[in-house]
Amino acid sequence: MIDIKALRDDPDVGRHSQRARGADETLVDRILAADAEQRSLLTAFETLRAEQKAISKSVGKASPEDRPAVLAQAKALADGVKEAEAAADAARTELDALLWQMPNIVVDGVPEGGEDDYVVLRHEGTIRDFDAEGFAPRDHLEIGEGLGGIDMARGAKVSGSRFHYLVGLGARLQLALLNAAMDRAIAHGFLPVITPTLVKPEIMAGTGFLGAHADEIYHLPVDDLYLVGTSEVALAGYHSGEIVDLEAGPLRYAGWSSCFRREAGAGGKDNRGIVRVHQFDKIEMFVYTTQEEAAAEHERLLAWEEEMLQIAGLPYRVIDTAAGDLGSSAARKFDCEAWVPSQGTYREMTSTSNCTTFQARRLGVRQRTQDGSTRPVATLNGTLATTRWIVAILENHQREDGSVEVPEGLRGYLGGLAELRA
RNA sequence: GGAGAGGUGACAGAGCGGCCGAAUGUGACGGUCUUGAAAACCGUUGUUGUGCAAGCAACCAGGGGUUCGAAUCCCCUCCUCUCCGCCA
Repeated sequence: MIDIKALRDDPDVGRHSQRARGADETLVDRILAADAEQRSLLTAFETLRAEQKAISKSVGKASPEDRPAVLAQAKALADGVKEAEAAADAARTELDALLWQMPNIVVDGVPEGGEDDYVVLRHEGTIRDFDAEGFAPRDHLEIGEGLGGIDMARGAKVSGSRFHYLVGLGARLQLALLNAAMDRAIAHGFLPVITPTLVKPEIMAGTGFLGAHADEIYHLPVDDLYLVGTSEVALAGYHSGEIVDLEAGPLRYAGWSSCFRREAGAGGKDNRGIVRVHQFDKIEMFVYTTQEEAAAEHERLLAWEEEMLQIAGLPYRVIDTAAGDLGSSAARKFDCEAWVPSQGTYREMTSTSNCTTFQARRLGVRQRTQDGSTRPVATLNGTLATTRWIVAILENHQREDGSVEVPEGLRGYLGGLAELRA
């Protein structure tokens, strides 16, 4: 939810943001019109209501002979009050509907445009030259199957396409990766949390996932619950409706959960292997901080993501995502993309978003300020490790004979194992 | 799943259909006292919307209803606790 007061004061900021996203600019003006309508109807109702309350109060004090007259007067007002209230409620509902459609205001400096208009901030690490080494890199599935670590066929048999089993070394590699990520998070002051993976509609809506990409989300109609696509959802909901204390610094949580995505729009993309699956596991950083600190915290989250990529020994690049490719709740987003040799391209491994006050407004997360008043906090999230990393790790560290060298930073999490070999 | 009890402000805990946004206690904050602290005493202490402001309005789990008027009466839903059953 954007700040309606700020929009009233300076609608152009909203219009600019919409334009940068390639979204509908007229939404801003429709919101302002609905806002003006709502406030005028609310004032009308409140005035009538105050009058009614005054008269109602006098009923009890009226003398027996006056009472019938006062009662009649009060009765006459009741219908009008109800009508005015209904009108004000309807206007509020309409305004809310429009407000909930409005995505977050993008931060100044975010590149304009769509998916392909990202800006590459830098490259890190060295890409292996397989030609020079004298062999063609296998793709992650071939390596994984060779190790007995990934089983797509049985995943499909049991659950359908885009489901997989991680077995033996595959399972151990994922656990190693996630444990390493959690340990780093703890070292940086995050509180580890294992979250629910089913959440209520208002929580899912509050995080901004039920907008344009609602068809990505699994819904269980019998119980009206949603399967989370990331523990960000459960961690954003954790303090919903609360006034949190940020006096001692930001609240940093590291969530561990399975994540579920319908991949409805994926078409025939990434059909092979575990690059894009319906269910995977992830360690996610989630931070509640002040509006002033949000941008600096965003940089820190990015740095911690990069630390993990270095532990996994992956060459990667960092991109500043274009406005049109931001989720509805993000004001800015950095992705780290690791090199995937078999594809000859970079693929997203981490994504960190600064949601400013957008989610906090929707979920009612506020802080107490020095002067005793309250105001929305800022929320941020970022990936520390996911199942997909296995793709990059297997491919970048493969050897000609099909074995895989374990990056040094992960060996301790694999019982000291230096290589994966069938 | 069955039976019962209950959900009120940061917490504990009152609350006859109108004088209840809500007693009282604790906590927190400010002050008096004190060399300092404790104790004692005095005062302050919910959120939101709207309005230039005074103010007005809303909120007592959530949603409907009755009434001139609902924290208080009725209905539905959710959650918590106790007991029983069932199943990991």
